[in-house]
Amino acid sequence: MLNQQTPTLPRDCGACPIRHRAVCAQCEAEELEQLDRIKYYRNFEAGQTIVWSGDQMDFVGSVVTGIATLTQTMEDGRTQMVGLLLPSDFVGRPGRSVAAYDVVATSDMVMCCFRKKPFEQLLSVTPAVAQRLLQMTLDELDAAREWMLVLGRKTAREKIASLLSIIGRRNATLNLGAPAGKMVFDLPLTREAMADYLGLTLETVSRQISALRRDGVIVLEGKRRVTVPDFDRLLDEAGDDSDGGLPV
Amino acid sequence: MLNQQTPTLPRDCGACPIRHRAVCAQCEAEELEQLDRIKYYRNFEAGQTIVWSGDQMDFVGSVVTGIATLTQTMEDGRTQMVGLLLPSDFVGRPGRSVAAYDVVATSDMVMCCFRKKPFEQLLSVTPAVAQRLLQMTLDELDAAREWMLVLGRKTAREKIASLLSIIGRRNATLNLGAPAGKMVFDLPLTREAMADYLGLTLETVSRQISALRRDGVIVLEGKRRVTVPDFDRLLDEAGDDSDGGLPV
DNA sequence: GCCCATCCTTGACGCAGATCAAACTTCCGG
DNA sequence: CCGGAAGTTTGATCTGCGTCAAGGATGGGC
Repeated sequence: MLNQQTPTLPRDCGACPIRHRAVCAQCEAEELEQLDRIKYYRNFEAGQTIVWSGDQMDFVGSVVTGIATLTQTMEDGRTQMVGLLLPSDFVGRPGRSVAAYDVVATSDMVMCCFRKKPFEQLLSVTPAVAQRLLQMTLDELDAAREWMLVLGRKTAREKIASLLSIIGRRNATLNLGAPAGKMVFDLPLTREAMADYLGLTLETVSRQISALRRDGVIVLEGKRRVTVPDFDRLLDEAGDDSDGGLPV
Repeated sequence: MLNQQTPTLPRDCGACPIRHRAVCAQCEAEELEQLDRIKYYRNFEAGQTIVWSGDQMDFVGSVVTGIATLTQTMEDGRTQMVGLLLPSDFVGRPGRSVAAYDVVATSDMVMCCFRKKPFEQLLSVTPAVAQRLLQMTLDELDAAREWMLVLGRKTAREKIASLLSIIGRRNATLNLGAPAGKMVFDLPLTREAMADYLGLTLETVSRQISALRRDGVIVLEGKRRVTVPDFDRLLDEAGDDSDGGLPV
């Protein structure tokens, strides 16, 4: 991950890669300016913990580039990932001063942070931001509920297939259009992180990935690069309706 | 469940039992009046399905009395409960016309419904409603994430203890003050519904409840009435921090 | 080049919880 | 009062995944 670039921060919202998907998506010029006034960028390195559960948290923000995870840990060390944060996803909760989860950077990251107090102030007077935040929160709630089905009722193989199809689908919508036919992407997570997401052990994750490879559902190139020859086949393995995902 | 009462509907918001906890909690008189104009009450019987996943849904609303469940079902019949709706909880999603989950009345229920279109209209011009809805959605998201830890990482015994402690805590905050010491409540769910919530089979639920009873963690009176002699002990069995729940 | 850390894979074995099966309790309708 | 349905309990057995253990790949630092 030796990244030479001194990340040139997009000081200008107009050029921001997440301008039209983040919490600021629906803002007009003047609202954007208000946000601009309370924003600042922060970089995080892969592996770095951004916030510890229980810590004071004086900012909220958006993932600009990179990937982070939201995890809960029990006293005896068992951990469960409860969210995967991708570019444009929102971090933190207005109205709460203490973090409820650990937030960890999985890759090098750039975050666009807002000081919490002014952001909350802005929320109460700027409907565009509040409405967008509501939309995004409802989407996250749907994702969490979809994940409850995965955790509660799916087999290990179905869990892996579900994770792959979610990552694949998101990649597809980001790059091209509809997910279909062949598809290639990189796994942004280690086997252990996948296990934490899926409520499995890393050994089981490894075994099931091997099994899916043996059965031709996926093709691996190294440990991380995945090719899905037939996306419908993968959805089938995930136990999902082949029409895929939630109705909108 | 032979309920004689013809439920006298609280036409008046001022006398509504959920006035200060539902989506209307932060409304002033005039906003309340706007809501009042688009609201209507509906009754449901225990066991009745309120909405089918995939159905058109032309209303949103609040649970006034009674209990409902939100469930997802896979093609082969495996089902997972993804939400438990108690009085004041919100049903439906603004901006979506098709239901994503089955909503089933677990007891006799009264719902305060709003026609969807006018409600969405109102959302965009009434910050008090939009803000309250955001708060409630964030709370639900936290609950869903707490439940992901339960589903993904807890043992059957811990799952049962977690469910009991959640129901107990909610009962306590509804009736008295802080949950502590002795506590009595009724289980609002069948063993099967508990199994669907916990990602278990109903046999395992039954066995673990018996085990908790044998070990003195709970006392049963009939199948449904539960006494918890020592709430901290129950929290301990649930694997939760004894200070209990999310920081606020 | 070699070493070491991190990540991953694979095997052997055991157990928590699923599955299959049967019987009990409660309660409502006739 | 009896019969049957719905819900619950308990037992016997099976199995998917966890646990423990060993070894293989990869890549960065020296």
